[in-house]
Amino acid sequence: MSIVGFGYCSIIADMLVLAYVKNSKTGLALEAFERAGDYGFRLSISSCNPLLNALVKENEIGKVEDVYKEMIRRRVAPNVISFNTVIHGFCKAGKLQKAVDLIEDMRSWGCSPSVITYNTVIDGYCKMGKAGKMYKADAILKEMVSKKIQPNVVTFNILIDGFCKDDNCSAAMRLFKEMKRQDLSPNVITYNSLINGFCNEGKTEEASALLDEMQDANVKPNVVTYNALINGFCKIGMLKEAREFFDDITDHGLIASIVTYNTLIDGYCKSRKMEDALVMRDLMLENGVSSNTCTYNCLITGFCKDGNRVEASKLLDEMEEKGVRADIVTYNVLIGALCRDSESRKALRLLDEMFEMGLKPSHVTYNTLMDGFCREGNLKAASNVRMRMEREGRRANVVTYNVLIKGLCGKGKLQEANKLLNEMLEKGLIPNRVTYDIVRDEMMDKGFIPDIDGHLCNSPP
DNA sequence: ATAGGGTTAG
Repeated sequence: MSIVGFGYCSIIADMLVLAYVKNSKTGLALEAFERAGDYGFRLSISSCNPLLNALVKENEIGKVEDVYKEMIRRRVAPNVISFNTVIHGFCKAGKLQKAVDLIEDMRSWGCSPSVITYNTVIDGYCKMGKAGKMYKADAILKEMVSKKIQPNVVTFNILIDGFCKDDNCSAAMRLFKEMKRQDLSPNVITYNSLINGFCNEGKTEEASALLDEMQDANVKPNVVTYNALINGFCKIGMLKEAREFFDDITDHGLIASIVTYNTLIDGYCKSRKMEDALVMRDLMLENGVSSNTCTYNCLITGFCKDGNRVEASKLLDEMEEKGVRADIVTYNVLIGALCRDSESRKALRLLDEMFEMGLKPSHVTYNTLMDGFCREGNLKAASNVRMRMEREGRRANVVTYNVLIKGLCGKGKLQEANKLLNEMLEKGLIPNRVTYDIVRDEMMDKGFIPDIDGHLCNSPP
């Protein structure tokens, strides 16, 4: 075959990879990418980048790395978009250091990090959810400014959302003012992050004020804006106001989403208004929106809290009938309900069922079970659950220790409880409000002075 | 062809 022939074949291979990506057949696209290499066809960047992007969207970080390495091996030079996409993949997988290292690598390929590169990494830190994450995000921001790359609206949106999720709306508001000072116009995403942040702090007045402000600024609220407000008002028990926002959605020519319905259904469930919750679910079905796992989880939780395990299990059957898969949350709710009814043995069987269903139990699962056994005074079973959790690669977290310490206190084993308290501190786990309450109510009240750092005896930070 | 917002469990 002539060189020209190879050229044509390469173009066709490109088209094939692109076509598969466009039709969401990423597995086939990856196969076409590999085959093209076997035949010696050189794919172009215009098909490799969409493939990388599709793999990132499907959280296939291992395959993203494979494709990236293979591109270099086949001398398909990555460009700034390839790097940004791979960096996004690392961030989504929580591999922040690898993401930062790639920023350095891209320079040796003649690519300069762009505002998108930095925004991606800043967002990665914001979403890591660890203490001091905003400090790291801020460090990247400073680095980008020092490299003469100006933050844009997206940069501010990422940071504002990060601070809001860190329960620091005042820091978010300072950034909001700063972006306006820099003549960057807040958009609907900026307002949505702030409204959601205030709603999660229970500050619905501030959230409503922002809704007014955005309308004055001619930024149109969308369904996400209303969902955040509905959630905020539901959480403080103002169901009537939440329902009014639901009506506003249609009044403004918008369409309520599955999240809108789920949020309101959950609000009714949490306010012990199961009949309203069911009316809302009927309305949702009437409007052509079908229930998903989250809908069922909210309703099942509601019925369980109401002590109505019969209705809860009817819904579980309905899920199976309709082909809506139970997830980790469904199981955790059911396990919690059984444990509350002192049926921890039955709950333990659900743990086995989770593995059969291919679900990986979370910390919540194990902690809930341990709490159930502790409350039944069965510390041996609780400790077995802990061993099983650690065998599955989950390390004890603050809630695990709280549950076990409370269990030991309940049996009057203050000395052993104290040992666990020390163990958690040694492991660098930071006691929370619940830990302090246990120490105060269970240990100090019984005249036991915890043999630990003095700061624990004082009031919580 | 690359970056940002809304719902459920301890």
